[in-house]
Formats: sequence, structure tokens, C-alpha cells
Amino acid sequence: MFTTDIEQIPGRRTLWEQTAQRLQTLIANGTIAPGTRLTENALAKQLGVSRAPLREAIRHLMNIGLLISEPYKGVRVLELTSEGLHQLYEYRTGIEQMAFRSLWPKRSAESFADLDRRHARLLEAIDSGDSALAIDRELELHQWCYELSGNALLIDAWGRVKPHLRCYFVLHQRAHNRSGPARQSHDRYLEHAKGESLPAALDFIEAHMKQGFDQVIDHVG
Amino acid sequence: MFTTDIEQIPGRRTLWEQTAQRLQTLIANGTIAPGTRLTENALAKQLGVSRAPLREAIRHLMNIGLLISEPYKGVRVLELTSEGLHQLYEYRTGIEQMAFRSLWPKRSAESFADLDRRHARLLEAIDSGDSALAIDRELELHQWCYELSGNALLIDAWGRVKPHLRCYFVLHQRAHNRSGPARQSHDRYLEHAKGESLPAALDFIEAHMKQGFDQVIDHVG
DNA sequence: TGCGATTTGTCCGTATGTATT
DNA sequence: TAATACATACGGACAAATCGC
Repeated sequence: MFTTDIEQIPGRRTLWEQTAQRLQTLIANGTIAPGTRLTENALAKQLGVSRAPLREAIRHLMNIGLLISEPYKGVRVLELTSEGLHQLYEYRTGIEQMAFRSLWPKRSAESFADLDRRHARLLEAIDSGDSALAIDRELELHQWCYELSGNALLIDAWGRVKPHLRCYFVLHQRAHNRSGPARQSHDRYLEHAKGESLPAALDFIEAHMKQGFDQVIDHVG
Repeated sequence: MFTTDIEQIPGRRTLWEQTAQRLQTLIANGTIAPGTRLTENALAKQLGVSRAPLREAIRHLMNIGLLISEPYKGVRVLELTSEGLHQLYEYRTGIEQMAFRSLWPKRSAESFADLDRRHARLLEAIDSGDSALAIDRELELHQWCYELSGNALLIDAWGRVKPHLRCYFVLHQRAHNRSGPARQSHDRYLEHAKGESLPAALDFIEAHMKQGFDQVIDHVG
């Protein structure tokens, strides 16, 4: 693997990993607003950790891109802009197409079963009305293609994109007060993933991403 | 010990950035061999810094992927494998094609002049016989497409790929005792970058990358 | 199996450098 | 210019985990 995947190994994580995860959640759900300037001492006290692990957590979120640091001036939370969203979707479209090209020869019955399982869990979350859970499940659904590709750099790139998507999704969901993209769109995503034509799948990904982009773009400053 | 190597631009960057840069160079040029386990106290003494900034530098290189960390076990330098090289080139091909798709409408006379300037500097380095410099110049040449794309995520992705490429390039150069890819290949790269057909450019990138991959693959464990 | 040695992870106090007022 | 606030850096200390014997 590339970086340590924080979201796994739930039990015995180091303090800086837990701190990074907590910060990431606070940023994603808007508790810490975009553009907020973070002061280390105050934040360390609030989180109940010392500055050392906090600074390492900050360094991690910097590398993910959720925090922006200016030396000797401090760090601030990334602002959500239409330009940023555009670049995010351009990038995400590219890496997801890359993943599909890479995974295409590796497709199997088991991988399709895995995909179906993720899809079922997404539908389950949507029906439950828990929109935060639905967002996570949707990200897990798309993670299928990266894991199947087996390319550590792609998996890592996805891990970096995911928290950004979560931020924008939450923003969109708050504006609309309903959960993510339509069910039908994901049905067609699965059809193409299991279908026979790679070019058709790539085209659909492009359209699928553009649809997601258009849904969110109106709610960004 | 190896503190003699780099003393470049210690200007106004923070200590952890300088430390990360020094470590990166030591890893790239093989002074610290792949697979080496790093112990913090010893390394801090050798580099003349305290553990705090060293740990942040390590965290940075972890996120780049040059160092691998297992909690409480330590960090070790990434090993160069044929599988890793394959994934690196698959990924690099993808993001460079992505960059070309993104920059294509933004091409201009000035951007072509910029590209020519980078090319000239590469040829200059090749002719000078300084292979380390030639490697840097080749990376700067390719960086053109990412900068012109203007996509911050793509630029960031390239920034993470670059140090890995440097490691493999140095490995290859040491085996061959000559500098990088042929001049003709870069000439054609420029022709396609300035040409009229995006699909042709994308195809050439694929071939160009595969050629680079084949040149290096034989020298990896 | 346990025990000690080593290393990482964490915390604290303090000093220095930088930006801002 | 002085003063304040904060980020950065250092050193020492202890706790926690791992590894070798």
C-alpha cells in the first residue's frame, strides 16, 4: 500500500491517526467550516491531545489536501469553490476511467458479486434515510473499481479524492435535504461495469460524473 | 555520514521541509538503499535535527509513498519492484493522458514556447553529460503538461509520481551508465504536443511510456 | 513462555523565529 | 518601532509496543 489507510484497523490506531480521522470528520460534516484558520494550541486542547500528534495529523490532512498550510502563518481549511469542484470531478473522472481500463481483464463472477453486495448496501442505506451513511456507501461502491484494479497508486489517489467528495456531498445534501444521486444512475453503473463494452463503460462514467457534478455545482460559492 | 550531500536553497523553508527534501534526495540517489529501516534517533542525529521535524518529514514522505510505516515497528524505504514499476507507469500514463485532455483547449503560442524552453534545457543537460541533471530536466519537461492543465489535483499527483520516477531513473542510469531516454523520442513528444490530433497525442503518450517502462524494467529486482 | 532491550509514540516546558497589531 | 500571538523547533522524559533472547 501507499499511505496507511486510516479507515481500517479500527482498534489499535495511533493517536495521530485517530486525530486525523476526527479532524477529517469535523471538516467533512461542516463543524469546522471551510476557510477556518486552525490554531494548534487551542485545537490540541479541544481534541485532548498534545501538539506533536496533532501536527502530524495536520501534516496528513495537508497531504490529502483538506488543509492548506502557509509556513509560520498557520493552516486553514480548504475552501469549497466551483473551480475546485470542477477540477475534482475532472480528476475523478480520469482516475475512475483509468481504474476501469485496468480492472477490465480482471473481472470475474466473484468481483461482480462483490459489486452487487456494495450496491445492495448502498440501496439499504438510501432506504434507511441515513444520508451520511448513504454517502459512505456510495463511496464504497465506487471504491470497488479501484480495489479490483489492484494498482496501489490508483487506490491511493482514490483515498485522497474521497474526503473531498464527502465534503461536497455533505454540502449538497444540506442544501437539498435529501441523499445522493438517483438509484437508477447506479443501476446503469453496475450494468456497464458488468457489461461487455469497455468504451461504453468509459463513456458512461464520463456522463455519470458530469451528472453528479451538475447536481452539486449549484450549491457551491 | 551522508550529511555532506545536499545543501541547496536552505532559504526560508521550514526545517521539516528541508529535512524531507534532503531525505528524498538521499533516497533517490541510492545513498539510503530501498528497504532500509530508518531509526528516528539515529537519523535525527545524522541529519542534525530533532525528532519533531524529522517525524513530520517522514510523515510527508509516507504520504508521497517513498517511506512505508508500520506503527511501532518503524519506517522503511520503499522497495523497487517490477510490479511497482508497472503500476507506476500505468498510473503515470493515465494522468499524463488526463493532463493532455485537459490542456488541449488551452494550448497557445506562449505555452509552446515554454515547452520548447524546457526541451532545450533538457538537451543542454544531456549534452553536458550530467545525468542527474538530465533526469531533473526530463521531469521538468513533462511537468509542462500538468502545469498547463491547471488542475491542482493533477499537479499534485505528478508531484507524488516524480520522486518515484527519479528513483527508478537513477537505478536504470546506474545500470546503463548513460543518461535517460533517446532525444528522438522527446522530439516526437513535442511534435504531438504541438500537433493537431489529440487522439494521436494520447496514443503516442501510451507508446512513449511503454518505451520508458521497457528501458527500466530489466534493472529491477 | 517470560524478560529485558530497543524503538516508536506521546507529552511537556521552553526557546526562537515569524507575522500581525 | 515595540509588543503580542502564534508557529516552529529543541530536548528531555515517560509510556506503549515490538523484538530478541
